[in-house]
Amino acid sequence: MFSKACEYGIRASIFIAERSLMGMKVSLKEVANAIDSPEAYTSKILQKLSRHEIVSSEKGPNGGYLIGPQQIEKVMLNEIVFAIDGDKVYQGCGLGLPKCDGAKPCPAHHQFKIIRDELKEMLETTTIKSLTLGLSESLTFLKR
Amino acid sequence: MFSKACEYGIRASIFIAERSLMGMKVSLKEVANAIDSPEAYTSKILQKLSRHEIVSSEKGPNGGYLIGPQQIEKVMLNEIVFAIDGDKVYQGCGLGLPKCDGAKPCPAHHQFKIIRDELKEMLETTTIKSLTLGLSESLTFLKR
DNA sequence: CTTTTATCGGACAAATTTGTCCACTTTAAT
DNA sequence: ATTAAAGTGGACAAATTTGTCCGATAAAAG
Repeated sequence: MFSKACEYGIRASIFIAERSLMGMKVSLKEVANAIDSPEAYTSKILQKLSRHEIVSSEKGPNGGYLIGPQQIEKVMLNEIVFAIDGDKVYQGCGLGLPKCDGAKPCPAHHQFKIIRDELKEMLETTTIKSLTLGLSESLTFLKR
Repeated sequence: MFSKACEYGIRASIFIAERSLMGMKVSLKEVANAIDSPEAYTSKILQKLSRHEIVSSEKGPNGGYLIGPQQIEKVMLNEIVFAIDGDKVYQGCGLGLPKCDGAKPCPAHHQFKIIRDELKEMLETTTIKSLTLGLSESLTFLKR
């Protein structure tokens, strides 16, 4: 569904969000360990999220990543997906046609549109913050 | 959503099905041209579909690909997806965890499950044959 | 039975994605 | 000021996916 980079990005964001809600910053190492991802690769992904102003980063000793109080209320899943995978999730044709829309659809356009619209709706209405709730109660997990 | 190979596979199957309904066989070249895909790569994909008995192939002069009369009524989208991409579409975790289920879910498990279940339902109930209808009426297209 | 036309399948090549390494910059603490 | 601890970013490497080539195989037609 998403690229691996995007999956890491979402997991990382959820972890950072959870800690940020507790008033904590987290280091790259902590993130990579928490979500079980390669450290250097995760670094690249966090840089992207940082440039898109989804997470904030601080250099130097006691530096690390965080999501600010205003941001944490606003950041939706779709922003992370867009920052890393771009808009292909939304506009891409289910059968891979370079262009495909209601005016000149692929044979499965209608069927896929229903699914895609729901995916879009879900990504646009799900906050990162909401996904941290189960985490802190140990009802959900970021690695396994 | 699917691999490119899988997209080619679905497009090819729909094209072959349409022609088969008209009592025709089609050559590799015709398939590749109809769905605008690389010929040799398409060949690999058709071989997979052939081994999975989704399409039939005939060698020699006047050979080509077809979907038999019984098969054409039965073949569902999900069989093609499974033949090429395996079951990762169904069982894969939305956040990329190696394992993720109701007992130990990722933070977005519930949200993704809804989408995934619908995708699964759609793939399992959509016949290739049904997708050829719009094609023959030029309401839908396999390349663009 | 030979030739021609088609798919089959293995080896190879290119492109993309994923992952690693390391020198650089920033910043806090001493 | 110096040092140490962090993220930054560019170059490189590995793995996977996508795509190509070509000889082998099968079958129909002359």
